[in-house]
Amino acid sequence: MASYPFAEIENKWQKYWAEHNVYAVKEDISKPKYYVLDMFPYPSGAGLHIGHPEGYTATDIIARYKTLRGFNVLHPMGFDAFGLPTERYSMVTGIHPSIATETNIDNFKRQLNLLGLGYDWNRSVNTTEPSYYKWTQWMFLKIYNSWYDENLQKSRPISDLPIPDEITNATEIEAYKDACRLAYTANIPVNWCEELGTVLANEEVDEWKEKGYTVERRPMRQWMIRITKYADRLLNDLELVEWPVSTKEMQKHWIGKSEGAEISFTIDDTHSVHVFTTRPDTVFGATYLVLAPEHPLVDVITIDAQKKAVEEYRISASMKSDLERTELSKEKTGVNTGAFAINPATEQPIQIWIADYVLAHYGTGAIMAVPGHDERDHAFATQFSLPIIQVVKPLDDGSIDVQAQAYTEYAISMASDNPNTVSFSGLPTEKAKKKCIEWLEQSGIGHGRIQFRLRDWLFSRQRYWGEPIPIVYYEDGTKRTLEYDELPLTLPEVKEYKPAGTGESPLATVDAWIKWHDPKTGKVGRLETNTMPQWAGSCWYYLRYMDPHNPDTFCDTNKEQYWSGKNENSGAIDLYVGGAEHAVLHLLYARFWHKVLFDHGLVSTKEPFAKLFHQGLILGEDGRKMSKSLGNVVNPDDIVKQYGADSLRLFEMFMGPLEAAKPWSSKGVEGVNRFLNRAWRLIADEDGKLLSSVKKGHHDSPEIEFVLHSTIKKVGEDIESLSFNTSISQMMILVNEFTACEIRSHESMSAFIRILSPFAPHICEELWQILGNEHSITKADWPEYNPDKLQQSTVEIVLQVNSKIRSRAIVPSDADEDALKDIALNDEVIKKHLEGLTIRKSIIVPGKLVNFIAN
RNA sequence: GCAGGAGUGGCGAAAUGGCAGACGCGCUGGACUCAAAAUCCAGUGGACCUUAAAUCCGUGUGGGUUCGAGUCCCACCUCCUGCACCA
Repeated sequence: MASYPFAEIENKWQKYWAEHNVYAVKEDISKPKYYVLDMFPYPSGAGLHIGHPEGYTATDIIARYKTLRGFNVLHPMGFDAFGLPTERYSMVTGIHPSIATETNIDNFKRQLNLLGLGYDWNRSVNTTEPSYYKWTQWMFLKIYNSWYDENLQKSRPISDLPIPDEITNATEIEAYKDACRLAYTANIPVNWCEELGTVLANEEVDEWKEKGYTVERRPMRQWMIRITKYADRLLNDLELVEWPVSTKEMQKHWIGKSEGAEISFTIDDTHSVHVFTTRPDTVFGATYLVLAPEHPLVDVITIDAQKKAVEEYRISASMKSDLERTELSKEKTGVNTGAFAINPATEQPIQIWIADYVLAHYGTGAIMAVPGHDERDHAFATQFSLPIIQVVKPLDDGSIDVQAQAYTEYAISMASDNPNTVSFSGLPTEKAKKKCIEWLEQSGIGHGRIQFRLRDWLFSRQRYWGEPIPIVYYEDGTKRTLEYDELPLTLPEVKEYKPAGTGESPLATVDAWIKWHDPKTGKVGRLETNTMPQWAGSCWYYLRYMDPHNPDTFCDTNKEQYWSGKNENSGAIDLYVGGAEHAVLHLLYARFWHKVLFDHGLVSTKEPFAKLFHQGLILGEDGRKMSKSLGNVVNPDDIVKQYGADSLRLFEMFMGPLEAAKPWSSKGVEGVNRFLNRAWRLIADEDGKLLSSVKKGHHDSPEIEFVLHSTIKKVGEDIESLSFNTSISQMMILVNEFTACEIRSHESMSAFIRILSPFAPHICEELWQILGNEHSITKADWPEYNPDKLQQSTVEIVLQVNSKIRSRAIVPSDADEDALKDIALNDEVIKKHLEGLTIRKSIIVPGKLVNFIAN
């Protein structure tokens, strides 16, 4: 028996959908909205891999299901097309990145259409289109022209910034504003490779180091975004969204809120070191200080005899990447500066060291070392024979040896008394902390402080293929942002896509860019040569889908409100599906961006993504990650050719839970293909005509009706919970049952095809037509199940003696406890097992079991 | 090390505290066929047993709660994912 003609059918319906614009989306306030979104793909030259259809099919099923249920569904697709791989391709081939991007996008679209995904391509976006990045630039300027009002806890226009009275001259006012802007420039260490004459992205560093190049950390002027101002809101608003616990945890950890104190340690009359600690209660145990090698005080305080050693250490530290710094420092390294500071609690002098286990960018870049109660400090103190003293003892007064091992528990302070300063021996850690902070604040030595692990966002890239930053610098030292009517600032043509060799982007080699004739001022200026990172365009694309062609605004307010659902304390997008690899950065940046827009009244919700789901990885047939070198890569095009898109879609959904990592199975695809063939044969004959055994008005047996209605119920519920694998199992049961029927009712087949259609849209369109329907199945209604049909007259229960199953009985489903007990007591097998025993207790669960406890 | 998640047949997996293994793959047998493929039907956790019935064992390990635990609690082991000197 031949397979159903999937190739012909899929081709036919894909054409039909395109020609009839079946998936066109319009705002329709008469209907409830549902916004389901896939994470923005990067259109790589390699095309779709087998993992793409997984998430895309899942959202497509949801979108089709919600549509049948009467929702107005937005399920768009577009391309995050700026980025390094394309730029590298252009460096090698000389082909303009926009050409390469276009080719790749066309190929992606072709492949996506082959899968039967119901996108309205008219709503597609592409971050590299000037009409799109115009708004990315506009939003960047919104951020640039904002400051964070700590009192109101929100961003406000820079024009509202109160300027302190003492600042009067124009240059100083400008400098003050610049210091408050949410986007600012700073000298930040980047990965600089002298031989390549370029800055490398973190992910490139290892690759080039392997090839023998040296990469060092060198400070360079970079654009930064003050995402740290939003740390608290990014943390707290996680409560508003329904996300996987693991992802929320990862974001919380990334933001990393710690409460503690900043304490000043005096060196001499003019210098002091500020440290951040989460354990101010252990200040009496601080026996030395450690500065990060990059700490600015190092130059000032190092004594002459140590200068050489300190300088050598600093150079070697700068040559290490962050990774090496942590890897190599299983054994702690460091150098004594020879300087001393006074411990403000004990009033005793303590040594000041530098060590690369102290990070320059966290806290104050300096720590008070408490080796008795911190493992890292303990390791360092042991290494360099520094004093270790105990200032915390266990709650139970048990004995511990801090010389051997740091004691890090929260317990009871001890040996923490100085009549001249402060005393808190005997206090539990929390109280000791509080008392210490009170003392620090009263005496002006320090204060309580909340520290975040989150760092400001490094926003500039020294690359060509990214959004230009629309700011111009004049020779007289002034600068201005481009105005609305000057956007977009489009990328100029360049001869070479290679970096300039100075650490600047290729734009620095373009005369028209660095000697830009400003039509507004008549001056000549240098346009910013840095471009934005790839994250920028993906921070707001979901908003553009709501109104993709609007030339006057990034998204019309009414449309934004309709598609966002107007619930301030929720997310705009009902369901967001994508890989867990974006659990931190993309999602954090997009949330931040959204919150800035929210503060400016440009969007109506606090969060972008109400519900988030990560699809699991599809592994090779051998259970390992798919990779070219392992030769276990499965190409979706091949599967579509061999079994059809419907089989591919169905199999990816059937493999297992959507969130789980699952190995591919070529036999498994055959299995679902077989299922589709069986479904086909329930309705159509070899010539694709309606079978005469499918009869209108035929009454299926109650058993068959039970299967049909429980399937309708289960499939609906399972789609809502994204349990596609079990809904497919249930439909397989249905097909198996109907296969055994000689006559099948037309109505049942019609219901079945509609619930299968979100999963396998092509074959269902065809069968829908064979069943005599004129319009596309996408315009049909989801069938309702009839609860009456789910009532069965009898049910099988188990009969137990002492909790062991001894027998079974078919009983009326409405039998009450007494009746069930009677039935059980009269069961021959149960009688035998109860012989000679006394029933102590009977447990009767109607519809399930009867259990006699007897001895 | 820290955080999150997962361990169930030969394999992918399913099970509101109530019949473990639905559904699919694979395998075995049968029907159809000259034959094969495809299709259809039946069987398929393990032990004991010629077979069947019956019985017993069985959800990573060890405890516990419960009439009853894959499911809840405690401890541990293994694997995956992320973070990792963040003071």
